[in-house]
Amino acid sequence: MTNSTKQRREVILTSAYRDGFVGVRQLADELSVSEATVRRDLHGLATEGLLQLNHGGASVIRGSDHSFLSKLTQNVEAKQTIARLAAQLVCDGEQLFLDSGTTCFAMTAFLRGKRGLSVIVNSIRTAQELHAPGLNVLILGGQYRPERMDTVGPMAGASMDRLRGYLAFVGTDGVGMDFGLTAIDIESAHIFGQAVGNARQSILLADSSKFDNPGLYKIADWAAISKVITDKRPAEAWCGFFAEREIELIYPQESSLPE
Amino acid sequence: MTNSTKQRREVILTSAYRDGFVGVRQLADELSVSEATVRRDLHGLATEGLLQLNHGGASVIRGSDHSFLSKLTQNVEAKQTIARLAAQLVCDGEQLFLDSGTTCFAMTAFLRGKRGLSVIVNSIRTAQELHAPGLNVLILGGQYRPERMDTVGPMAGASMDRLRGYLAFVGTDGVGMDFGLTAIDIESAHIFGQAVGNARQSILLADSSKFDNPGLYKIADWAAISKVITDKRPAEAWCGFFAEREIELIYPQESSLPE
DNA sequence: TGAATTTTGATTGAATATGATTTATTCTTG
DNA sequence: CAAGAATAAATCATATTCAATCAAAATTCA
Repeated sequence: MTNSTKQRREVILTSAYRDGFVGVRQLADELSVSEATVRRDLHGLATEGLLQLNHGGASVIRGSDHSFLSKLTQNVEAKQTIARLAAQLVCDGEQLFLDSGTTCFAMTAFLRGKRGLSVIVNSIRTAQELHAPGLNVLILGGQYRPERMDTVGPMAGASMDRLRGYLAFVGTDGVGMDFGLTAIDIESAHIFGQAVGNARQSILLADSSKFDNPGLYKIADWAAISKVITDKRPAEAWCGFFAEREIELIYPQESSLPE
Repeated sequence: MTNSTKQRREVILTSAYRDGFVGVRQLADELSVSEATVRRDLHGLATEGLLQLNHGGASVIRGSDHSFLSKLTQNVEAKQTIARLAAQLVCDGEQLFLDSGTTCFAMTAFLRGKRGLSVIVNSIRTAQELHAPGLNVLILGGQYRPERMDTVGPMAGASMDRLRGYLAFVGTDGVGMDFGLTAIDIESAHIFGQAVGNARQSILLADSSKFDNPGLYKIADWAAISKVITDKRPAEAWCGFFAEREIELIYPQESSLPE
């Protein structure tokens, strides 16, 4: 009946999305294959990000996304440091844009205390985290990407185009002196580029590992950036580069104690 | 039946959100596992921040998105019935709009199996639940309302105005013969009214308790509605009313066995 | 056809989940 | 407040489930 791997996995996915959960035992029975094979299938589907493995089977990925949470725990200190510095630039009553990356996500904790903010986001996660009294959250519409919990595409772009005069905070997957700031996926690059283009002022958040490691897709040119926040003083070449372009470079003072 | 940890915990969460509190003894009994296992489950859910432990059981955490979840467990059977009938009207490859109510939310389970759907939503919850292969979800941007987990306002309206030719499914807080369909809050009424106005065809989902109990804000006139789905045959007056207006009335056949 | 590659199923030791038992804690009631 | 009851945590033995390995079977490709 279902003799090829592909067909079998198709059946598994269908079951999984219908019921929310599939068991190894039942699948092995239904498909007339060994449990070992089912496990291999589930493992394969899990590494493709289509299912989440559990004891006894696998389930569809819902809300609390694991890839996001795992990224969230990389470079935690650097992100926290940057996020705190970034939040200090925000006054009460301001309008902001936050991108869907984890560095901007880290800012949410520091922003909840502010008054009368309007925050534009394309990340569902960030939106939910920003829930606080006196805080107005605007989600950009568009194509929903469950694995990233954000919205992208032309509809997001059209929404973005109706907004101006905000302060944009964008992270990046890497920056190069010649190529500007970049992202790994083209959808994000496009929407963030637009966000930067329409902003009153754009601030780049980049931890030290991002320098000289450009990604594939360009977000924006350096000309669009007015400030860069990072976790420690970058190499001299970069300091000079920023000075030349009158980009303000912000990093923690040596004297400030790590809390 | 529920043999895996994951499934069991899901059942526990559902119970918890329905009743506000779950007891160790009852759960052990219902799930046919030892109390030790139930305790481990509750402990696990508590460390994930999903429940709060008490003596004798656990309760839902205060201040979470409780309003949505508690509504979700009202009239469950009626909603399931309606949702199933509604999903049967949807063919593969169709474009839909689903409102942010719980009845439309109930449709998600029946829609995940379909192929090539594009679904427009203004509910984050519904969007997340619609995650399935070959399913394209479009979120309307706009003001984010954390307690309802949806987006409303002019930006949502503007996004809505760029979309046509879809099949709209809308719930309601109540309907009256003279006043049409209504909602309790004005924001929802506005966006759903727009959704109905731009739709190729609009289908009203209303359980029997909604008839003759209009809310404050009008969503749309009866003229905009082409089908009404409910859980049982309404009063004769309503049947006549719909017949007169050539609105197709759909409810479960008496002969169909409850599964 | 025959060799190379992939897929599968069985086996094994390791990891995890479960239930019974015991010990500690918290709640109730007088 | 103290005694008793009820509930929770800790411990351990048992049962499942998992990942790794390897040989057999199926598939592919020349």
